[in-house]
Amino acid sequence: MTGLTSDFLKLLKERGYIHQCTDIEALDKKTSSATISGYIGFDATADSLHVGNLVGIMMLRRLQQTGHKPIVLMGGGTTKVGDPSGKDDTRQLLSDEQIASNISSIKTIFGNFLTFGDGKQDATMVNNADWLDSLGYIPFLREVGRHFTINRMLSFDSVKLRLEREQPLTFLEFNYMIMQGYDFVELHKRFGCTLQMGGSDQWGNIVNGVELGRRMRELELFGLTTPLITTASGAKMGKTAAGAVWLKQERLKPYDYWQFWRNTEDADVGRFLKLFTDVSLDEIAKLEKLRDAEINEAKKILAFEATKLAHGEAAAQLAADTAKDTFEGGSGKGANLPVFEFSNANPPAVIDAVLALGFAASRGEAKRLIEQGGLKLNDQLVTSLTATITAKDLDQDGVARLSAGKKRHALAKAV
RNA sequence: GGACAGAUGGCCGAGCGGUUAAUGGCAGCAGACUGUAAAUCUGCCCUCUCACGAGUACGAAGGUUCGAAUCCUUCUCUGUCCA
Repeated sequence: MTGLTSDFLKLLKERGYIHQCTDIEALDKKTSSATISGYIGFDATADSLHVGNLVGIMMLRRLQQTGHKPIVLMGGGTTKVGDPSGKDDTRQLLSDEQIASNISSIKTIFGNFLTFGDGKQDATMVNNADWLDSLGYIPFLREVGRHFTINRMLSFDSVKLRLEREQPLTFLEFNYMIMQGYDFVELHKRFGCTLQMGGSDQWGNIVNGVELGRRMRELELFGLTTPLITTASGAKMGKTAAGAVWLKQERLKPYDYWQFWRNTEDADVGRFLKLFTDVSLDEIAKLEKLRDAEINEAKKILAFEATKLAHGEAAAQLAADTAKDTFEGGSGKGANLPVFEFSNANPPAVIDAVLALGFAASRGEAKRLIEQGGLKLNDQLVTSLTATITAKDLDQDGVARLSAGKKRHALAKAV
């Protein structure tokens, strides 16, 4: 794997994106001499993508940065089938309307990461429902199905795991890998696309597409996967207090997104800066060297740059300002914090505010929070379960600060 | 169509007539320690109640019993094997 010459692969290698490649020398040669187009497929199972998809999005960005054409493939068709990779259970099937609305919602995410247009290196977005929906079963079986042997399909991890664990694998899902393989051939036909990228769990599916291209049309296609990104302590990346780390602000506010990155483990800072920001490698090398409390500065840069990519610079700045205000001595009442509004006429119980803000899921939980000394009103420990927010808790703007634990803060505002 | 096995709280997984709101692990929350990190330690972790207590809950519906997640019947779903 040494001696890469293409800008694209050199960049990927330096920044830690490469896990496996079907033929890296040949791909290197190709990407050094010509402009290629490469794609990644995205499921439409939710109305937003999350941090787990971010490596893929960034790879497309890198592709474009080094002069090639990225294609975003929305899995409108394949989502109807359901990818069995890495799952124990059959996914619940989504309705067509649901899928369509998910896709239109997901689309907006990419605008921040890629430049779309009609130019040679502009990004394109396509939906595989465009060709999968209208496939004829028999012709498809004859043209595509003949190139897959059951023997080989059974050997793929996604299938093997299910069988070994004695979990059901439906015929529908079994077809997923064929669909995905076919996507690659179709994208080659439409756009001359020669590269499919994805997470390491997609290796089997990707190889299938490469093979299918060779068998059907004698195409030279390439597959490239990224390693599964985990935190230094081994956990899967992308879980936070509130659940998955979504890329759409309707699902996760920019401030919380910023916080997610701010709370990165020390040992991950350098790796994440390389993967998820455009900060130069020289700069990253310096930041990585910081130790103890100083590495917090590197985390702030990571948080800012990552948030800037997902939500824009203004939102990133606002998040950074709010964090500074909240954690580094300031009014503690940054504009980006969640707000609980109440009428001045009847002061609310603190517990109700806690519930409304989502700091606790039930009254019992809210009480436990108080009992365990985890709730503060204007930095004063709340000791009574029946405490209310009164006029004297409010500042001149009619605002009080409510904190659950050390990290979750919100404002209560009289209106 | 037949035989067998299984379905338990967010997940994994014990329990197999009362002492079971249900051992344990993971995840989560809070506290301590810190640097808004990791690791570690402590507490919490179905809902309502200040509390006593009450209400739900062990795939679904019935039944046996003073009493069932635990026994019986039917059904649903899943797996394995046989046709």
